[in-house]
Amino acid sequence: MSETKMRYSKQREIIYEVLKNDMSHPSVDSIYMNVKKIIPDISLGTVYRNLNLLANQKKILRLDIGDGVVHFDARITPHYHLICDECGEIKDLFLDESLISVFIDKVQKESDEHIHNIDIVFHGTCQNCLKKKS
Amino acid sequence: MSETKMRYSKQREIIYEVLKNDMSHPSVDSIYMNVKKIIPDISLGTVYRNLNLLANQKKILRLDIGDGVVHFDARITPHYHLICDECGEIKDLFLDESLISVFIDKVQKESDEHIHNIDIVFHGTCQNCLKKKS
DNA sequence: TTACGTGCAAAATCTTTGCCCCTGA
DNA sequence: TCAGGGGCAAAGATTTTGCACGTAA
Repeated sequence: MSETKMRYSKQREIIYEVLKNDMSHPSVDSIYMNVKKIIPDISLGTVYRNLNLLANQKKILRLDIGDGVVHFDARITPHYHLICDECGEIKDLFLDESLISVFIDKVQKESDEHIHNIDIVFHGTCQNCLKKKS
Repeated sequence: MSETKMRYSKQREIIYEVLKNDMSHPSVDSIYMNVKKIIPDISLGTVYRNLNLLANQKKILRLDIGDGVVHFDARITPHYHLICDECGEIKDLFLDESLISVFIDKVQKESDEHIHNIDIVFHGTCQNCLKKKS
């Protein structure tokens, strides 16, 4: 994680652009396949390297939803995620931040540890799947 | 995940016992090493198979804290986890369930999806590390 | 007896990395 | 020029699985 100066690279730019235009919280492999459409001979290692780089710079988010694969998200404004247990999609949940901070404060009162941060993954049924069922 | 009848096995019993006596939310490898002290020739595959079996039966919990390794927990009463960012330990957080359900209800009101469940991982500093710092 | 369980090792995934060539500044 | 970046493939790390043998019921 040393602070080396970063130079421009076409690959990194395209990877970032592809991710910004992808609302599906894609896995590395999915990003790789989409970038390949633009730079056919890009390598998977380059995709991993740049995604990790961008994530370490906080330009993108690394998501761990517990499916054994890392997902990435170019939206860095505070938000949360809901996994639809029917279709598997990852939906964004933009919650009022006060809702979260009030919750953390309450938890803090019940805990001897010092809470800095919280990772939340909601599970449920998305709108689409709710419609299908009715 | 077919419903086959499960027969007794010494290995499964020991694995479960070892996990019940381990409060550290161990990884599979750590469980494997501890079980090996009792059954020296047990195989890693057997440990994986039985932990997955027990988790599917809800006798133990599978924890995904985002470190690339699965952890297991034999405590199945509702509780949450805090990762100490200083020492890396996983601490239990026994929270009043109403605290959680009130939070989920509030989130539900802001969401179009139907929320069934919530996975929370808190990050912070544990008591031990707080003491060391002061 | 007869499925289920195990040990072993190979395979399957997913991710990182070394090396040598390429390229931005 | 020259250090960072990329392609390629090998290596790592973690988890699953096929198979032949062992064992509970």
